Amino acid sequence: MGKTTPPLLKDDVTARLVGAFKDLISSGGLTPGGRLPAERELASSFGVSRSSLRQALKVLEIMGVISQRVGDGTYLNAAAPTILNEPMEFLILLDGISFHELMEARRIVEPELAARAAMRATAADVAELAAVHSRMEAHKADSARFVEADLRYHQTLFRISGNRVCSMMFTVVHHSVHKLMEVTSSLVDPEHTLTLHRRITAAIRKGDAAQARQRMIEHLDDAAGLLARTAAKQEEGRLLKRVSKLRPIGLA
Amino acid sequence: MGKTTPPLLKDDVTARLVGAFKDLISSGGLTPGGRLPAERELASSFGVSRSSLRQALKVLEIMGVISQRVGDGTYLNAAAPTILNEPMEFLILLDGISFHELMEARRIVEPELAARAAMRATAADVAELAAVHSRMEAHKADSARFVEADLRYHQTLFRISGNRVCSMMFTVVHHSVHKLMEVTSSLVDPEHTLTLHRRITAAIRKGDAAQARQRMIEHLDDAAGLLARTAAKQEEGRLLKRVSKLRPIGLA
DNA sequence: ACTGATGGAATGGTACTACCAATGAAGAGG
DNA sequence: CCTCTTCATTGGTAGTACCATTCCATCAGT
Repeated sequence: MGKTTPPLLKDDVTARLVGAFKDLISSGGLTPGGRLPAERELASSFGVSRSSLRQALKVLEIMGVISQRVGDGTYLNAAAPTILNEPMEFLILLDGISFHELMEARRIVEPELAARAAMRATAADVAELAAVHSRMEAHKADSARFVEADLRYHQTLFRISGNRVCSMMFTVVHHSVHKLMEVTSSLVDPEHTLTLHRRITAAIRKGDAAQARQRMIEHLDDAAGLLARTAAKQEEGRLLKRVSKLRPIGLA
Repeated sequence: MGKTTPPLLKDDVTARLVGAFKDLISSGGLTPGGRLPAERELASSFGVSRSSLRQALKVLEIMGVISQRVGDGTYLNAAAPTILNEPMEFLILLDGISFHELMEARRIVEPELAARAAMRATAADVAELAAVHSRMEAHKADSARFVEADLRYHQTLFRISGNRVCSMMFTVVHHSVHKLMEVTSSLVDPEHTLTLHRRITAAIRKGDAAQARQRMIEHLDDAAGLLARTAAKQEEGRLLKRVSKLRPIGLA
């Protein structure tokens, strides 16, 4: 049928409130870091109940747009590097995204980002990458800290590449990858990883985009291969395992 | 100070509930398309008030994870292609992402996706791309429908590329780009756009990855150039303008 | 036996109230 | 000037009430 759902004006109050906040941010009525009026006051300003307003605020808080502190107030966050984390986790769950597919996405994008980084990197940028190398070197024995430093290396490279959209998107991918890795993280070879990173950094220092791209490909293929081998023996099924602190329920 | 915020176990009830639903989906307790218990029932199962539960459900609903219908019930969505839309809009607003930066991200990733599509495309895939060409051809005069068909072309290409992570991420980028474009969309040359699309499709049909990559680059550079020229005369400032249906407020 | 109307039960949507715990700022005391 | 106390403010949670919508079983009419 030609049932082209109308402009869909029938959003509930919560959805309209979220849109209203979007407008306020867009128009400059709300400045990052700025403080929002109290909930009771906001509710009456919007002409809605505090219940409805709180639903909207909760959405924004969990997304990472705002921060609420009891006894203090509600503040608009400056930047929101974690804003895509929660949605990404649900995306992975609902669409059954596999570890392999996440690594494949990295394989598609990160080589190009490495190439761009090679073209744009300043001396200070290279120094920053070297500093991360040192940190990885220092935490070679501590698996958790090493993985954290590894993540930092890629994030730094993202920043140098100059595109915040790709940077943030793939920071989220890394975040998800590492959540899935938790178990297997102890199996990576720090020395080997560090060597590959240093090769990438060397290419960037030289400003050799093609070489940086190629070496990133090698690094990712290497990492994907290792993780695939170790993960193969574990069931591929349930991802993002978590422990709930709430009373478990059955859901008849 | 060494004030390394503890594991941060102090999530409020809403955040824990969101996590609990994540667990339920992860463990298979909730199946996509499945129906959730009534709010009043769920609240008592979790041992929380309906107010708190509703906050969590609203978060999931606005993210696109679930759908709530009055008089009916709450259902878990099968896939969530729009799950990243809202967060992305806030990301653009809070970090001041420019139109240029969004197009640059496309320029980084889409050529590689086109190359992958060329390597993987089946006869049916090519036929689907051709069908989109026809639709674009048919709506050459209708700017809105043409842009919609254009979006469909790229989405189809994403699907063919075989990586859902990149596919969904850049579907969101397209979504944001088109929201910012609304004004300038009437300035694109349908005939020219169609020609460039056909060139890409031809390369994919031949299975020539390098050529597909190159022609996507040409297409995006062309589009970015056009849009940059037309957008230059408009102020770069306020993005994602919207009209609120709520009583406007001032925020002292 | 089939169809259509109707009424009730269940469900999500909104509003309102009450109370708690945490916070921060103003004031009292040293 | 510093420290402790006090208290108003703020977000967090619970609970209740009522509404509009939807679904479904029942019933009447054909």
